Amino acid sequence: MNKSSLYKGCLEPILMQLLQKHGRMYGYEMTQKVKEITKGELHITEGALYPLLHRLEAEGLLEVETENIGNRLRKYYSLTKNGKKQTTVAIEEMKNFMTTLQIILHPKTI
Amino acid sequence: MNKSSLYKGCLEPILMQLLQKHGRMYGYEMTQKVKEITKGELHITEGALYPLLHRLEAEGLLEVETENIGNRLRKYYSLTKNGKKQTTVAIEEMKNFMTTLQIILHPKTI
DNA sequence: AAATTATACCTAATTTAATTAGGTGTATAA
DNA sequence: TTATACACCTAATTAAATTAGGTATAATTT
Repeated sequence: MNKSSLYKGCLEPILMQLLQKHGRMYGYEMTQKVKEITKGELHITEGALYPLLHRLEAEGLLEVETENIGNRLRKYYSLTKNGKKQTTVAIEEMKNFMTTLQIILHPKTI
Repeated sequence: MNKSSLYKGCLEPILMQLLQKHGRMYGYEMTQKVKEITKGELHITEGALYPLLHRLEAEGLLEVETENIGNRLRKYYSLTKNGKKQTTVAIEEMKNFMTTLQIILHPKTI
């Protein structure tokens, strides 16, 4: 992902939010899109990405369609019905998490 | 820390920020203070806390003073000069991290 | 034409940072 | 007197990344 370890544990909700907003995407596309929208700040490594996509598919949160583009393989992922439900939960948790970090960063009184 | 894994990698900057703002604290006190200011949202486990304090001390970012309160032991930690410098860096990284998460959560266009 | 870079997938070994589940012992409250 | 709070600690395990490879095609650069 990125030199710091802060993003550890965040990749799953980030990918789900990405798929929620963008719809159907393939793995490589996700890495490029995230790099683009975060202005290079967030670099998703493929070693983290692909195993996670496989896990989310196995858990029934993602479904996959394989396509041949020219002679190249692409595996398009999209959220299942349950995946969408879980994304809502994950985003809610992310927001709570960020609120808590805000409290730590900007404490009124300690 | 907390049921979700979102906080993974955040404990170190959180503790350093806490010591920066509050000054000298002992371990148990840190767990209680964080629980209090985050309204119970963030629970630092002792299994994560103590090894981290020892590591930061070994790295020269924290210094420790042991005191006897009644018959009980307390180990007060505070930031060293270098620890304060590193805290500034860590907080800056935390803010960048949060900005990036904001971009993911509230994308203008994807 | 050849070499490099970009696209597109993948995995195994290792590292890091937590959780879980214990342990020691004192002081206070039910 | 029994449980809870205080206050420290560690070892084993788990989770989630990084690092460092691998395969192969397409496009670009030298």
